[in-house]
Amino acid sequence: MSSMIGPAETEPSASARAEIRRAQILDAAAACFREHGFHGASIARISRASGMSAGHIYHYFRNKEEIIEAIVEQDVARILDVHGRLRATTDPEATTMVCVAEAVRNMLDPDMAALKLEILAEAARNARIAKLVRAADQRTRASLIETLCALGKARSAEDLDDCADSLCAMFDGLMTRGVRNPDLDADTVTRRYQRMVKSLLQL
Amino acid sequence: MSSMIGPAETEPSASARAEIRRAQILDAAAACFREHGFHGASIARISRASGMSAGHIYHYFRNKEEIIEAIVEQDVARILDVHGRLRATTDPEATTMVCVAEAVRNMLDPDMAALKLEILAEAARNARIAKLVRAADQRTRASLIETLCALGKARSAEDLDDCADSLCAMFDGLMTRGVRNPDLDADTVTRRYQRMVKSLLQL
DNA sequence: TATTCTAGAATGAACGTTCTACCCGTGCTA
DNA sequence: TAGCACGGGTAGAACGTTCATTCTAGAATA
Repeated sequence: MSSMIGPAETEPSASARAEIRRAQILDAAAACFREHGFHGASIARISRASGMSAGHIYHYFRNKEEIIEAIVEQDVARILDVHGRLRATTDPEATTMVCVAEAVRNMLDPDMAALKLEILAEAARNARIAKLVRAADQRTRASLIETLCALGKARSAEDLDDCADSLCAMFDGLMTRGVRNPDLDADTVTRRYQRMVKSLLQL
Repeated sequence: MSSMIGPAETEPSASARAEIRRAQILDAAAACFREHGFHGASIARISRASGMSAGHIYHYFRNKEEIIEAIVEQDVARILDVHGRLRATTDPEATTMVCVAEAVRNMLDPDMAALKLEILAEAARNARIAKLVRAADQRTRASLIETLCALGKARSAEDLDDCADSLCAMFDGLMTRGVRNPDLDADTVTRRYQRMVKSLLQL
């Protein structure tokens, strides 16, 4: 990775510095996107929120679109990480129930929902974002099916497809339900989803 | 309603004219919103698409936000209309299956999905839009539960809630699945959803 | 001293909105 | 019936603001 010859301290600190700056921008940008949407969030606003000048942001990102892509990528990475942890368990049923509860909480979180919906809406009209989202879906879906195989009883490929699609739809749908009805009781929903997942997985 | 005294011909034609103009703007705006999002669609673009001047749009809508609200309202009215038709059937099972097929096709339509996602994303950050969306959800959900009562076997209120929420989530989730995976086969999905709805309704 | 980091002004385009003026059908006046 | 004043529908220029992006130059660091 490191292409420069140099003292063991300066180079990493310099790149670490850059990494921190980048993260600063992405955090601020995510907050602005949540609040105003991709197009409503101006570079000026992001610069104010990140505590650096507008011009400086262009040292780390070529343009606004690149910031959007980085935010989407971040979100994708987070999902894949959760799937990885789920697959590494030794107690399938218990871990699954914990994961379901966590996922429900996540999907009902207004901030999370706002950002995810913004990403999906952008994907529906921006080919570059759509490509990222679709690549992510393929990976998460493959990972989910693998997880289903590991956790549940043996079943046909078609059955697994059904199961995976149903799960995906139910959790994505939960996100929109949270927006449509903020009075939804998280505990009731969690129990309902745990019941449903148990039945789908034949646990 | 009509406060003016006048020949029976001039007044209605004037208001009809205005209605046509309004519809022209709303159609153009919906297309622009789909393509560019609420904030990406400028008044200039909407005026070009609707074939009238930018300034003239302000004779029919106070500002851009009011256009957005009208579009949301239109979409809401369309949903309530579908529900109404479903409730008026005399052959529950057959009509339900037809409606499911239609709903699946609708949710997988990229244009429809783009607009609905845009609305949901805006609702997640704009209190006025959220209010419209939530009022619509309450009405559609009440109508859905009433429909479930009419169609299926007798069941508890809690059970009906579960059922309605599951249905809503599955169909909203289908919309996002269409965005995430455009290769989804509509017929396979339709069959899966018909199976699922049958089982949920205990038909 | 040389290089990298950083702020902030500058740029030109695009934004939402308002303003001005014209067109044209209608009804009043003579 | 001829001429005229009126008013709504309409286009387009104009306004001030904000946008994304680039440029310039100073500050910090090595």
